[in-house]
Order: sequence, then C-alpha cells, then structure tokens
Amino acid sequence: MQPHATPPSTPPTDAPPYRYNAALAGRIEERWQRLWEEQRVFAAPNPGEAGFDGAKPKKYVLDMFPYPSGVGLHVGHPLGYIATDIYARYLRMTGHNVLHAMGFDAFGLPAEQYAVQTGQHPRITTYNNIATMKAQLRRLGLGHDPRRGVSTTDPEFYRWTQWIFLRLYGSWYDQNAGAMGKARPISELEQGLRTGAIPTRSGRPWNTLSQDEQHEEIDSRRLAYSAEVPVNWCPMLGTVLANEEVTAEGRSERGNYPVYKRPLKQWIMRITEYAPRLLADLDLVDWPEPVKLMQRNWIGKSEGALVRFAVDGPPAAHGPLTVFTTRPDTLFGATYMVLSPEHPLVEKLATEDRPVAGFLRGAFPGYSEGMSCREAVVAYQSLAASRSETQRTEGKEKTGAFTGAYAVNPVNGAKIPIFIADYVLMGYGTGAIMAVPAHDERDWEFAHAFGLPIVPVVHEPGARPETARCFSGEGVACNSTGPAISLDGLPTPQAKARITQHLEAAGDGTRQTNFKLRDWLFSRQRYWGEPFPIVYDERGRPRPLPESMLPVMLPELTNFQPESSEDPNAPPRPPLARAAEWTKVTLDLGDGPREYTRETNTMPNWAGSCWYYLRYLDPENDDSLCSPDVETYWMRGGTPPRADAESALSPGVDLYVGGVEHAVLHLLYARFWHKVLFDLGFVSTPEPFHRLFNQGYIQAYAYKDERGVYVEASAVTLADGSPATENQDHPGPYFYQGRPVTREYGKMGKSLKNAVAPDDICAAYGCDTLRVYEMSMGPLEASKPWNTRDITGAFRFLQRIWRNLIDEQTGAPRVSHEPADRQTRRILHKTIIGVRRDMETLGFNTAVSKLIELNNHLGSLALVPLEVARPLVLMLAPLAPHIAEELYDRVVRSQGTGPGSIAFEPFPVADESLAADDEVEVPVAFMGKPRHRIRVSPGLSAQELEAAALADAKVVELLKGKTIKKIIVVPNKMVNIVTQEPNAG
RNA sequence: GGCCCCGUGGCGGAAUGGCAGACGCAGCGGACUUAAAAUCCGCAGCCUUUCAACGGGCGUGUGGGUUCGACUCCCACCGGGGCCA
Repeated sequence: MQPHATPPSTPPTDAPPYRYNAALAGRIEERWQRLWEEQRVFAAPNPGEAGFDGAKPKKYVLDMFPYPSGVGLHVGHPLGYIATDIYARYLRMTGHNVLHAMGFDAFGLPAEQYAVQTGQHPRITTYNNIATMKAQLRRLGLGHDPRRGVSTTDPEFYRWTQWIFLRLYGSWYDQNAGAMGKARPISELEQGLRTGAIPTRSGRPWNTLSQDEQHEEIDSRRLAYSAEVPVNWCPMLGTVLANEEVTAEGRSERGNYPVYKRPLKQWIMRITEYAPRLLADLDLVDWPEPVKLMQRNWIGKSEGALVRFAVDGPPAAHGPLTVFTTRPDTLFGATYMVLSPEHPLVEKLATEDRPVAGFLRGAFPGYSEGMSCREAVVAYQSLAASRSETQRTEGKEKTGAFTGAYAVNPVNGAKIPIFIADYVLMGYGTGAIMAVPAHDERDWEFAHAFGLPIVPVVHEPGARPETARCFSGEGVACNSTGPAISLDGLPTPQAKARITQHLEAAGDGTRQTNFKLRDWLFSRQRYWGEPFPIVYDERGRPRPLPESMLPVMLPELTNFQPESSEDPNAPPRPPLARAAEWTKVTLDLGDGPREYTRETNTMPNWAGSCWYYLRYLDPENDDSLCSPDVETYWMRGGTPPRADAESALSPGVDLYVGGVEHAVLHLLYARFWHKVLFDLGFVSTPEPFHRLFNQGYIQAYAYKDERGVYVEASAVTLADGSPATENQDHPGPYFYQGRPVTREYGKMGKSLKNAVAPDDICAAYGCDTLRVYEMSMGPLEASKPWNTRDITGAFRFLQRIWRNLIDEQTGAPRVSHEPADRQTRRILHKTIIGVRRDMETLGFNTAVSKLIELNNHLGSLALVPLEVARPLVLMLAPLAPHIAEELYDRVVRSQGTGPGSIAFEPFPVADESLAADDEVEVPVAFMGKPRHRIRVSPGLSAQELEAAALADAKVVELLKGKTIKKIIVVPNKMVNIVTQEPNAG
C-alpha cells in the first residue's frame, strides 16, 4: 500500500464499468498524454517554421528553472508548474501562440557530493535524475514543448554560457554612453584610449604606457575580471563559500568547518556598474511590490558625500583618507575615524611602536598588555580575518585597535585618532568611516567602549542637544561652526546640501551616491559546473579563448573532491587542477602555438539560470545563443512591438512564476546579464521578465520523536491507529511506532520528512484530481497546508462532472440536443464570465468553485444540453485537461472526425444578455444594517430603486415613526435609509 | 531594532467600500439498501425568543478613527511569517 494516499474505496465487484475512478482516470490520462506527444500538440513553432501563425499574439509563460533532485518531486513542487500549465492552456484556447517549456538547472553541488561518495560520475546521476523528473512532470499532464527542454549541463548549452562569459570579459561599462551608461565592447575602449578620447586612469597618455600597463588599464575595466578579494575560504571543504553559506559563528553551513576571510584571486562580475539601472528599471516591470522592495534594499542606494581627511603627519607619507557618509551634516561631530582592518592604508598608518596601554583602551581577544600600536593592529587584523561578516556587523561588543595615527577634520581642524575595527567592512563604501558617536548607534557603542568623546551636532526640533543617548534621526544642526562654515540652525536636509557644497568648493569632498550592492563573486572550486573559457599564458596572464574553441568541455575525472586541508593558508586546489592533460594545452590564439594553462575554477550555479529563458527560445541554434528574429518575437511580439505589448513597462517573459526565495539573487543576476546582452545588442528588451508571480509554499505537519528527530509523517497515527495524515484537524496526541511524537507545521520537504509524492496521489486519484485539488486549495500566492483528506472533494467534482455527461453503465453520452432552459443558460454564461476573469488573474481556486457550482446545477437536470456540456468541458480543459479531452471526445465531437486535442479549441465566450438576471434581490438597510430585501428587475435607476424600496410594505412598516434624513442608493446593489429618531432631536 | 506581508466558522478558504462565511473538507439529518459503502436530497458562524413559522442580538485578532455603510481604508496595539541590520 502507498504510504501517502488511501485509494478511494471502490469495490471492484459492483462498480459501474464507466465510473470515473483511479483506474479509468489512469487510462484516460495515459491515452491523452500519448496523443499530445505523438501529435506534438505543445510544440511551439518559431517564426518562419512550419505551422507558425504570425496573426496570433504571443505569450511566453515561464517557470523558474528547476534543479533535478535525486529524491524526486513532492506535491509542493508542481504547484507553480500546474498553474503555468493552466494559464498556458487557457492562452492557447484564447488564440495565442504560447511558448511554455521546462529545462533543468542541473549543475550543482548535490550531484557532485553524490559523486564524491559513490564515485559515480555526476553526469550519470544528473541525467538519471532528469529522466526521473521528466517522467514525473509528464504524468502531471504539463504541456511543455519538449524540444526546448534544455539542461545547463549539455555542452551545447554551456557552450553559450561560456560565450556570454566571453562577452562580459570582452566588455566594459561606459558611464558616458546614454543617460545611465552602457556596456560596450573592449575593442571600443582600446580605440578610445589609443586616440585619447578616453583618458587612462593615471592620466598618462596611452602610448607612454608599457604593454603590461596597457593590459592592466584594460583588465581593470572589464565586466568580468579577476582580482584578489577577501572571500570566505573554507580549507576543509576546499572551496570558497557565498556569504549565505557561512553560519553566524563563522563556520560552513555544510559540515560546520572553520571559514576564513582570505584574499584569493577570483573571477568577479562587475554588477555594481549596473546598480543604478537595476534600481531604476524596477519601475519597468510588473512584479510584486515586496520583491521590488527586496531588490531595492539589496541594491541599497544611499546619497551622501565623500569626505577627505588629511592624515596628521608628513603629507608625503600618506595620501588623505577618504570616507563615505550619508550624513555629511554631522561632520563637526566626527571625533575619531575607523578603517576596516583590511584597508590598504592601515599598513602605512600603523607605524607607531608606542604602547597602546595607558593611551587608549583596546581590549580584544589576542590583545596583551604592553603591545605597541603596530603589534595591536596586526593582532587585531588576524582576529578580524577569522570572523564572518555577520559576526562582525552584528556583534554588540565593539572591538578595535588604535593605529597610532591621527587625521584632521577638514571643517574644524580637530585632530582625531584613527582606529581599525571590524564593524567597518572593506566592501562597503571606501572601507573607512568618520565616526560620529552622537548620531550613529555603532559609533556610539564603539565610543563608549573606548572612552572617546561624544559631541552632539544635531538635535530634535524643539529639544536640546543631548549626550545621554544616540540620536540618529533628522533634526536641526548645532555645535557646527568652523572657521569657514556654519550649519547651526539648519534642518538636516539643508545642512547636508550646505556642507556638501562647502566641501566641494574647498576641495575636501564630493557629492556621492553609494550602493550597498557588491560585485558578484563568480568562481567556485568545484567540478560540476561550467569551465571558464580562459587560459593563462606562461606569465600567468589570462587569455580568452576564441568562440571557435567553445565549448570548453569538462575533463573526465574519477575523483571529484576538492582538496581539503586543516591549514587555513593552504592554497585552493580545485578538482579540475588534477586533470593534468586537460589543464596544460597548446593552442594557437592568433600568435602561433603556445603552451597555456586552463582556468581550473568553475562557474557558480547561477550562471545557467541567468539566461536559460533565452535558450528556450531557440534551443537548437548552433550559430548564436538565440536568433534575433526569434528573440524579438517571443520577448516583445516582433519588431515593431505589437500593439498589445505596448505600455510604459518593458516587454519580456509575459509571466514568470516561482518561489519568493529567488526574489533577490537569481532575479538580480539574470537582470544583470540580460542588461549586458541588451547593451551589446543581443536581446531587444531592457528587462527579461515583464510579469513576475510568486506562488506560495505547500506546507504540512511534521512530527518529532522524544529525541527531537523528525519521523516519517506518513507513518504517524492517532491513538486508535488511524493515520495522522487523514486526521489533521485532530488535536492529538500522535504516535510513531507506538511512541508519542510532537507535531509542528512547516514547508513540505525532505528535511521535515513530511513530503507527499505526486505519483502516489496520481495513482490513487489521477493527476487531474491532483491538479484540481492543488488549484482549489487557496490563492496561488498564499502558503497553505496540504490535507490529503480534502483531495476527495476535487475527485468527487470530476466524478460528478463525468457522471453528469456519461452514463456510468454504458459509457454513452448523457446529453440532449434541446436548448437549455433560461436559468441554466444564465448560470452557464455567468460562469463563463467569472472563469475567464479568474483565468486572467490566476485565480484558479475561484475558477474551480464556479465550475463546481455550474456542474452541481447540471446534476438536477435529466440530461445536460449540449450547449452547456460543450462550454463546460472547454472551461474545464485547462484545469483538468485529460478528463476534458476524454469528455469532449465522447460527448461533443461528432463521430468520425478522429481524435485530436482540444488544446486549440476556442475558450467559451459569454453572451452578456444571457447572463443577465430577470430579477435581483436588493437589501434595504436602515442606518447601514440590512433589515429587509426587495425583489426588483435589474438595471433600475437609483430613483426607480428608491421608489421601489419606499413602496414596499415592510419598508413602510419599518419606517413608521421615523424621519428620513437621507437615502443612499446603489443601483442593483443596495438601498440604505438614514433616519432620524423622533426623540433624537 | 527598521521595513514589508498576513490574522474570517471545527478545517482550507470566498467576498477588496454595499446581503460576511461562496466552493470544498469534516459533521449532522433524510432517501436508496437486508446492511454498509458509494450516490442523491437537506441542515449547518455563535447566542437568543418561539410548539413552529418568522424574528432579535453578537460576529472577520484587540482598541480607536474615517464613512450613510468597513473583513475591505487610516492610526495604535497583540500574534504569526518574511527581508534587512
């Protein structure tokens, strides 16, 4: 017996031969799935291909790229897939060319980990998993175009991922192109530098630079560049980790190994150049506001100023210190400065060998009494390197070390000490801050820890300046008068403007917009990812491979494990470095055959998912990642854009459905690549995804035993032995193998051991029932609990619709060719209006309930008129396509035409006049409380409706002894009579 | 701590300024049946008056506000979830 679902009890002996049960549903589903496949019903021809109809508008419906997991799907996964399938089917029936496909984001760690454990090549595991997942998806009746089902692991796919990398490598961001800048090919940069149209960074003429300096000049501007950056290096795992893969304790999420901040040479994407456009263009997309907000927060735009502080000492020794601040108006309150421990100037500043003790306190783990400033700084730097970013910024206890150096406040000449502290991060701003303890929480804490002065320079309007607490809000400036400027009395916004202006005039600062967004670390020390199309020459300089050498295939290996080490200083040795014959190559890159070494890092998982939706468009194209004709058609409806695509918003994928967990990273990275491709002319829309929809999660109860270990939810029972999954509303107690367990509620999945497999539900009820159930659970965007017991409602609905149209004994249609009665017609046409509206808004839960209501009405008729049966079946078709095909075939289709799909039958169109009521019931309210209902003909004017209400006997009675003050009438909706009690004055 | 989202019957939910609880699950009553299952018909927010019909009061987390009228809009609070620190 299946653990997750009890088959409906249908005694085989006396069940009618044509009852819609699991067995019949299974036969029907298999029949139509085979027919769809054989007739290639869901193949979407591209412009110019056979069967393409350019007269129809296009729609591109997309699901977020799934990872083919080895454990298979649970019923939560297909929620979005079913929704997009329903929507896509509806669009086909309303005359659209629909592109709907599903591929696989198949590179990644699970397959590699499995390979490490078993020695089985990840390619084999991956392709097995894809086959399993394809079979599961097929069984759900999803209408995908099979030829577009690409996998990121196909060399023919990652060839183009590498190609896009080369475009990024071969481009730079020209800030001066257009309003907000754009990417341009490196060749144009080179030309500009050579002609002097673009100045070099140093200002020296191009032809005076050495060849290495010229390389450096260009390499420092590439959108894909390699650089030494501090990364989360986990020597035991032998790889770098993303920030979100590091725990708050500074250990690896996987394995709990120590993680070190270490500068390593890595490939990086210059996404920060796009920060202003990634922010601004959020206005061009139809996305949920919370997702836009998360992206805005992530990009983190802040306006402020760069302020230069001279270092007190021989000017030649140190350049000025530059800080970024969003509160330049508090400059007079800056009583010290803090540098990130990694700041390059620390080396030059911390030269003092005078002891720290007795001068300024500086206790931190690793500090010992009597240390010199320089020793303390070095000790502190190594402490900071061992702490994760989260630890560094979250810690309430502020630590730091005095460098021994002082800076000069440019507005009042005050000499202020310079510290290093780990709460200042090198990656944000300039890696240095001016500390204003009176008006910044962290500076406040630090100043208290070190006994530094606190000078309030802003006070709340109407209040006095205070030092007893930190005030970080806006207010009025005070204590802010220097030799050349005074801000006193100015409200914060004016004070900011004034001081910025002053600093710019004095050459001590500049207006600056800063972004929290950082460049994107693009290297991983792993096997199962895309190799970089980069080789290094004998001097270690990177050389891009020409397009003709793509794809760079992954080498065959037998050991996929990165080299681990307990030594934090061990160099990274990715698995690819072991493929000796692969890494050492002789190539002719235009200057004769030479020896090169291949890049041995691979790309991160995000790479493929950044652009897969473009490859869906033109999956077999060998000449380009996607032909422009095809791209402009599916992404914007052709050139010029069709009228229906015209709006202030960017065209693109018409509907993109996926979980909100991708709100930031995936969507931001994909938007970034898309914009680069847009700038370079490879795609025609500024944004990839026009409309985004986040589906909710399916949640379920999970059970833990006394040890706190999750137990298999399907095996948990009540005291009487009945399965818990069938009795979710029961308060418990619950038992697992006779022992009590506690219950909690969470996202369905493997880790909580509460997954329900779609295959089991399909076997017990058929996939049409699963589809209808999942859609009727609630709004698509809401998270909602799975309740196996409720499935029977969806099943009974399909059974009833079948029984209404098919004789269960003979299988013959039960329809009449007589016209439908007035009321039946009215219900039908109201249903059509409602279902159409629900389909447009993805309100499938209410669409289902409207169809149930219509069907329940038909149950009262002896025979169902064909004029109702046909539209009912067609409206059901997107939701429950198999039973709809079968019913259409048996009941509606004229004999002898042969089986074909109804995927392109027109969706029913309502006749408004038939949907109109003969009579409407209008509530009559007194003082807003409904007291009575009157029946009137629809469409009465306000005056007529008021008259009808006042003429009603009951209303007259209720009005007795009252004075009418006012009557509000909403035609067809309600009448509200406001009265004045006679004694109320 | 800041910002965002969500609180409706026993349960999932419907109604987005105009009759709260559509539809479904579970429940109760009836028909059919030797009986049960399945199916069909009916009842069903809570309280209350009544032999009954018909009524009445309360009710969308809590408190306030706007409005002729608030589940819906505004403010505060409580509870749950998310993002950021």
